Amino acid sequence: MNLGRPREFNTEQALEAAMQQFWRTGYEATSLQDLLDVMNLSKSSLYHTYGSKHDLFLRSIDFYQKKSVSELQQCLNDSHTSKAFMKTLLEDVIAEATSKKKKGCLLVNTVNELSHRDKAVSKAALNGIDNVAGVIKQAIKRGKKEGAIKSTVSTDTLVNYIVSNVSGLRTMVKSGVAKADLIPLTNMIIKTVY
Amino acid sequence: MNLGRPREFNTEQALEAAMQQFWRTGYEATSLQDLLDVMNLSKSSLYHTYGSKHDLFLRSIDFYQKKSVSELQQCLNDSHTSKAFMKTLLEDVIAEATSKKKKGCLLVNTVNELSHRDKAVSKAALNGIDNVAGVIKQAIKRGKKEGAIKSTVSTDTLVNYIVSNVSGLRTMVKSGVAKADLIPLTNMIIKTVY
DNA sequence: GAAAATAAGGACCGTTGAGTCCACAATAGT
DNA sequence: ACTATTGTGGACTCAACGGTCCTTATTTTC
Repeated sequence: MNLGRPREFNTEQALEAAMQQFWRTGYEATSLQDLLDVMNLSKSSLYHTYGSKHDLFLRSIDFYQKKSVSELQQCLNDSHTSKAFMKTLLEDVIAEATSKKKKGCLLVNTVNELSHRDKAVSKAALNGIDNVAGVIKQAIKRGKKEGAIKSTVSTDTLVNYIVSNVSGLRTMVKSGVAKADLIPLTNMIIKTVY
Repeated sequence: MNLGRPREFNTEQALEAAMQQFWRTGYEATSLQDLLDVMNLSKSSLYHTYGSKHDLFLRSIDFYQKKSVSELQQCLNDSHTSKAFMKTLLEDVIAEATSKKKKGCLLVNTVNELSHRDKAVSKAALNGIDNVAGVIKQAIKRGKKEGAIKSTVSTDTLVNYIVSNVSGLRTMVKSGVAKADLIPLTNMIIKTVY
């Protein structure tokens, strides 16, 4: 096998670069030229390898989702307690406040930009959010098992509470709220669950 | 004064129509043609009256902001207690879950779409969010005065908590989470403050 | 080394975007 | 009635967009 001229680029690497660009500037605002620049390949190679801008976006979402879920799962596995994991999670979210580029979460950004008019894309993003929520659910369950969560609120509601608050925090960060103002907020969120 | 040919349209009415369109489909995804259709005027009239698409967007944000703040203020004034106001606020947010068009909040949408590359726009949106937060702050202060808020958390943090949760809820709604799943969430949020 | 197969470069295409401009229409003041 | 002033309609411009396609380059198989 492996006939013909070999590729001059790494497909995974180029996909990651595309994902980063979409993450930074969204779908519509990212031009094909932007993608070619960061991926470092020619138009024909892009179309030959990935099909279209739309297809490439779908693959970028999947790439991001897989990476996020696996990192989150790793973090949960490495955490000594459910509470410690949740603290890390929230801290990571607001850490972005001090960075110059506030990209937020690609999945949430995508829902916000395209949910109303692109079914395939929103399905992919929603699927990603579900997978992320799956890890949060594990963390909540573990917290209940550890006896750290005294709240009588159902696991699913607590999961929604965390997901909602993470989204909210991300928006606050994007709005430019200072990290110093967000820290008491994360403390409060933790306290309402644990 | 009032020389020359009179306008054939109402500037406020047309502005509101433009705002509704931007609210529905965002800035980039709204074409000039879309605007002309809903505003019911010709291209030259639009440019003559409002300057450009960008200017029109800025004015739409301001229109939305003023309207939202005044409605919210009215709602607070009409509420018997701080808690009742907050309940209404959260209920209104998740009411959208049953509607077909999930528009979210124009200010939050705008921050998400353009904060990274349009300073004038993001400044206008941020200003609007600040004004909304101002009403929330009144409500929190009133809650403390009424003795309804036992939490020792600072007023500003509580305001951020509400703003963050409203943003988060809006994202959940846009993601398609069912209203039935959001109701226990709003109950929990209320309980953590009052 | 010829043929088959695949990759890359870049000219090209049709569409659509925002924005301009000019001719014409309708009003107010004199 | 005439003129100055403002509004409107629509043809037009120009740039950018995503996407196609043809030529050329590079590899493997036989």
